[in-house]
Amino acid sequence: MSETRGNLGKSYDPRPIEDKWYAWWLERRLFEGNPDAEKPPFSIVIPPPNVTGSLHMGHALNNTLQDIQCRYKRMQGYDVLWLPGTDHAGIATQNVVERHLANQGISRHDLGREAFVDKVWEWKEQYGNRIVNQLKKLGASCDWNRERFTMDEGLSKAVRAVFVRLYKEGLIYRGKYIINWCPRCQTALSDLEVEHQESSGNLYHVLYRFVDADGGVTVATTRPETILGDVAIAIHPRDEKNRDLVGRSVLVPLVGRVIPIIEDPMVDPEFGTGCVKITPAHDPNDFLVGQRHGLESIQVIDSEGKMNESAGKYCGLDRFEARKAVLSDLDSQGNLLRVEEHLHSVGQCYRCRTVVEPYLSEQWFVKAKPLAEAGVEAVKAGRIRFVPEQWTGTYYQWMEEIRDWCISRQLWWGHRIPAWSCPSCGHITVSETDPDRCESCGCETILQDEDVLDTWFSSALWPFSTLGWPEQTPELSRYYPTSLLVTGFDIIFFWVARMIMMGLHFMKEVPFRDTYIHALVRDETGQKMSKSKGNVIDPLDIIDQYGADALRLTLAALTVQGRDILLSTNRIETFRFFLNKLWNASRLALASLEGKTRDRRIEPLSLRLHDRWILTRLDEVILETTRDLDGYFFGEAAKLLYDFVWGELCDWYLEMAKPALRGEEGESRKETTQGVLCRVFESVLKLLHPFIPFLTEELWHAFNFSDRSMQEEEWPKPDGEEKGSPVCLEQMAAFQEAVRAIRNLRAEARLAPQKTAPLVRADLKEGLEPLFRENSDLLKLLCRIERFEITSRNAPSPGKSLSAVLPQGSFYLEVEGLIDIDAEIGRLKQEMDKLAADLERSRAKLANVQFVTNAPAEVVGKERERLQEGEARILRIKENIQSLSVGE
RNA sequence: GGGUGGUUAGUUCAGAGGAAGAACGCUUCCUUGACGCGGAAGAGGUCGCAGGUUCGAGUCCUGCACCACCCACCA
Repeated sequence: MSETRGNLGKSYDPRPIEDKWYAWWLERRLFEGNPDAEKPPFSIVIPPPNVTGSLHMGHALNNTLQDIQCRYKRMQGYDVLWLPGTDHAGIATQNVVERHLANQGISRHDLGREAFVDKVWEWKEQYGNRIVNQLKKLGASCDWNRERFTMDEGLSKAVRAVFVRLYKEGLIYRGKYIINWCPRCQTALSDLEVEHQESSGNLYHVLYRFVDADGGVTVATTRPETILGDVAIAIHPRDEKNRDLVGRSVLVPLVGRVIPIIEDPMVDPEFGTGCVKITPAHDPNDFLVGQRHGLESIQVIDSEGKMNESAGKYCGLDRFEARKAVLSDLDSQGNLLRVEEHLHSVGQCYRCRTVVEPYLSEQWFVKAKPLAEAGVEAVKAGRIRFVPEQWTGTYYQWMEEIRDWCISRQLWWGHRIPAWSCPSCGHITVSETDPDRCESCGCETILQDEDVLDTWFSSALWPFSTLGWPEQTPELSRYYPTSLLVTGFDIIFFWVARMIMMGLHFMKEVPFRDTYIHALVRDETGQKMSKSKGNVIDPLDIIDQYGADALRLTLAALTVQGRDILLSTNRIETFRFFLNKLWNASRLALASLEGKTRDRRIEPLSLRLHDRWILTRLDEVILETTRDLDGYFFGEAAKLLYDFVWGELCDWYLEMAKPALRGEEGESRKETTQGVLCRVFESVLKLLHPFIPFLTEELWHAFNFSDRSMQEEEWPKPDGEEKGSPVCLEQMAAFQEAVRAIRNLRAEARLAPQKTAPLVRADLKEGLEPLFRENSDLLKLLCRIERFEITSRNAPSPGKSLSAVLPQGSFYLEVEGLIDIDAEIGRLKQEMDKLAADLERSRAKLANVQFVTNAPAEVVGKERERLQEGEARILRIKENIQSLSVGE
């Protein structure tokens, strides 16, 4: 891998290097967990992407953050296992394959169950690896040898074991209830899989005539087609105005069925007319009312969303067609009294957006309450921590109001429910292995339940099923509980909460310690990215165009806890430019190191201010980056490194080191500077490696710091040497301020940047002389001036110099030719006025007894110093103005 | 109805008790031998509104407004 050594192109091009290094990392088996290692374990299970999936920005962010943590921990000496895999994604995958087949004019029913499932497997073998390869492009350091799939043999065994145990414990049951039904997908959905959307509809006021008298009651409904299934009218027990209706009977319009008027507390007497029609078969509330009152359930809509035989003349009509027909019939019979506009939320299938139908059917459920209680306990006890913390509340809220989880799906693709019913005695046999007879009566013609389990059922077991459970494997005991889960807030309920419940129940231990909930990636205007809006930024396009590192660094840098990410190519470019900056800084360093990059010694005696400064800053940056990564402050860490490299290392240190590196300061200075350069670059590359692994690895080998991968290197530590900090930080700041002020004067004098100014004289504050004397060569270099003189009480030469009055002293820039004295006086006066205003505030503050007595001595002292310094500065500016005026 | 987050420079966002910061954009200047994917210097903000706590408030407290999002069996 030495062919790149010392031979870097003029600008950074990610294309030739990324695949090369990824292959090398795999070859060196750097991503493999080792249960036998002496090192402490660190483990993450990947949120398994759907096999149908293609890498989108959410994945890119999610996996970048996981990869950063994994790479960081590896360098810190952990045995890291990042376990990858994919999810079979029941509905999604079945839909995709069905569409695939539909293009060839085949339906799944043409094929039959077995053949169809075979087709899905075929499809999975062919396309299911796409997202895995895309993760590799991103640089994900997963242990690919341990890749799992939710329908693997092992995981299927785990699913069965869990199902059977929960059934035996009474935590899984079967029953006929109203569930959410998608008429297009032809399956039940859990409550979570229904997305509610506000939409404007109508509230229809319909008259139900009394059986025995004129008149009737008016009922408001949004779904007139369900009138056909009405079995009662209900009012609230304490509804005085409708009180006397109770016990009377009315006729259901259009069908003429006689139904009673009953009382039930579910009715809100304030809403509509206070009278509610009860349709137990088509409304979850009405279903409960029906149960309480022993009412019949009349189903009028079938599984495809069409009206059935019970709907009489409307039979065969689609539910929305039927609504129109019913309305027009009601209207012509004089039963439609009023139509009101009404805003309400309509449930849609999260996969296909079809309006969900409340549907009465036999399904399997998990009794959630007892599991949820343990889940709440674990978080309250601090055994699991949400980061950012705010999500804890969201989690509690849902867990405390949790309802039973409908886990059966009328699909073919998924884990088939391990329950067999007996046609002779009706008993249900639930078993981990396929039984050959009814466990109750011994009948041998038992039939397996047709349904499969909700995809999320197997995902809920992911942290332990992937590690080998129910077998007691070394992996399971070493890596469970996992260290960290990184995921999006949108699946806290779907996945995180359920993993916690299942983990606690089956492992008696939480599935992970820290749960980092990351942001949603939106477009630059804050819109959610979606194909239909056409605002999607495809991570693969970005990787092609800018490289994986640029994408990773951008996502990490924009990751601030508690806020969404607004992504644009513009932002990616910014970070891409940074990579180029790092690349070029490395080229400079490399050219200056003369190939000697290992075992560099730094001679403390020949360190200059800027050397001590950059080494001190480096130590600070090392500590802060470590702290940030430990606390999952990705954005802070990335920005810190960005600023350090660009704003301190490149803009100041490298410029100041150039003369020494060229040998202009003698041999020992050259060697020492080279040593400093090595230390700084070595550390910076390490600190950046988790964020931008490809580029740093390339540079690492170009520098020839070692033959190993950066993943095998140690995370940097402060070197602990006394470098004169924090004095050197203060001195450097004073020096930088002077340089900026002089450069500012140059700009003021309209001196072209490349032009050398003849002379700067400085009248320095006491004690600062040595600093400026020792660094005058660098000051001259950075300010492009010919001579730098330190003199005392040095008034400006009238008409020939511009002055900058700083706390550390006055600096006079002499210019060729005369300056515009009026303009210069004006500028100085303006500066003085601003200073005077500030001083006024300081004086007022210090005159305030409350402030002086109550504020910490340190703050008061600082204020006094500020005032003193300011007063001195004003005096000097005044002198300058005066001498300019005299000269006039 | 319940809950969460946000409101700081033109834009996107940091900052969480001691004199307002960054990036992008904007203005002026510069092909200096790492980098024009660069360098230097600038302009730009009563930190959503109203109260309060404090010697001192983007920063803490209480209201309010507006913008997002989540949850809920809103006929």
